[in-house]
Amino acid sequence: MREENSNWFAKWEEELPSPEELMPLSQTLITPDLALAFDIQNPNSPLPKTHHQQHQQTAPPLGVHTPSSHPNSSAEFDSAELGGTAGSGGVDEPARTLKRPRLVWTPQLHKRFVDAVAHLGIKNAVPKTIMQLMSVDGLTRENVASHLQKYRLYLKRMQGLSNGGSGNGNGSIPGLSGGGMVDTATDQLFASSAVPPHFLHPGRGNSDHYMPFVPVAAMHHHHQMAAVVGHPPQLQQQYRHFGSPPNGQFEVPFVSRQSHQQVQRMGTSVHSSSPVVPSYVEDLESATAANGRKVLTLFPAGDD
DNA sequence: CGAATAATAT
DNA sequence: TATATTATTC
Repeated sequence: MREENSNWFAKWEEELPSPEELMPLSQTLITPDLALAFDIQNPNSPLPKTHHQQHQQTAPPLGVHTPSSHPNSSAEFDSAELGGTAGSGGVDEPARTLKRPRLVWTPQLHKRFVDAVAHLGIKNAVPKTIMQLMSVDGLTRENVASHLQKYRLYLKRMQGLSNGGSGNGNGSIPGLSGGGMVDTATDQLFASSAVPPHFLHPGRGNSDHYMPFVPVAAMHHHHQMAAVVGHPPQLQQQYRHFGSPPNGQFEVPFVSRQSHQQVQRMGTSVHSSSPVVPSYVEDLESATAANGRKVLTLFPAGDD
């Protein structure tokens, strides 16, 4: 549970140093090359143009622990960079058998997700489209599909709750509740981002064309966000704050690479409303309903 | 694509 | 241990 408690968010916000508050979106990034490497079966040196990556040693077959979701610690630099020779013999095992680490859905990432869904509309909000719209590097359709499933469940629950309300909403969900969990655990992520009202009543005379998005194609700065993973086959960490390098050896795994995402045809002739947009601006970070304390910078007027 | 189930992380 | 979150499978 990366949710620790119900105050994870509060802590998170408090922990957020000044600089961090300004870059909520470009905080987690993964090396796309690696992601690509996973898919392709060429563990040798599939990286044609190796970026100045940090020390990336062969990833261990397993044993990858949690990334570093320590909302408490200020500087949690996982020094455990898995020693090259990890004490044991097996040093560099082929990239095969390696799996992508679990994706971490940060509030920002989720916000983007919600925005994308809202933008497309519930009807057209399918994993593929959402993924393409998000333009998040490293994000796969499966990732979105999985999250979408949970998100839909969340919406459904909310619907049922505000609806008749008689009885209970969790009791009808098998395998989900699993015990005592009403709204103080699973919905934390979802709670961080407001859900468009339209989502709750799809069977209404509402058109799905709500767009909180800001397709500023003219924007000169566009930060690309990448999916954050725990420990990639090679090496990757989620550095949240980088204020004081332990040894001046800190490297922000930023990936400003836009990647060449090609648009694929949708299997079904969906609609022709949104011709698709290449990328969007930073997500509009807003205050949290629970806290509602600070309205982060919507637009980094500054620039990159 | 969508839901169920498995695996995994905390 | 139980619970939560994500991945994988059907």
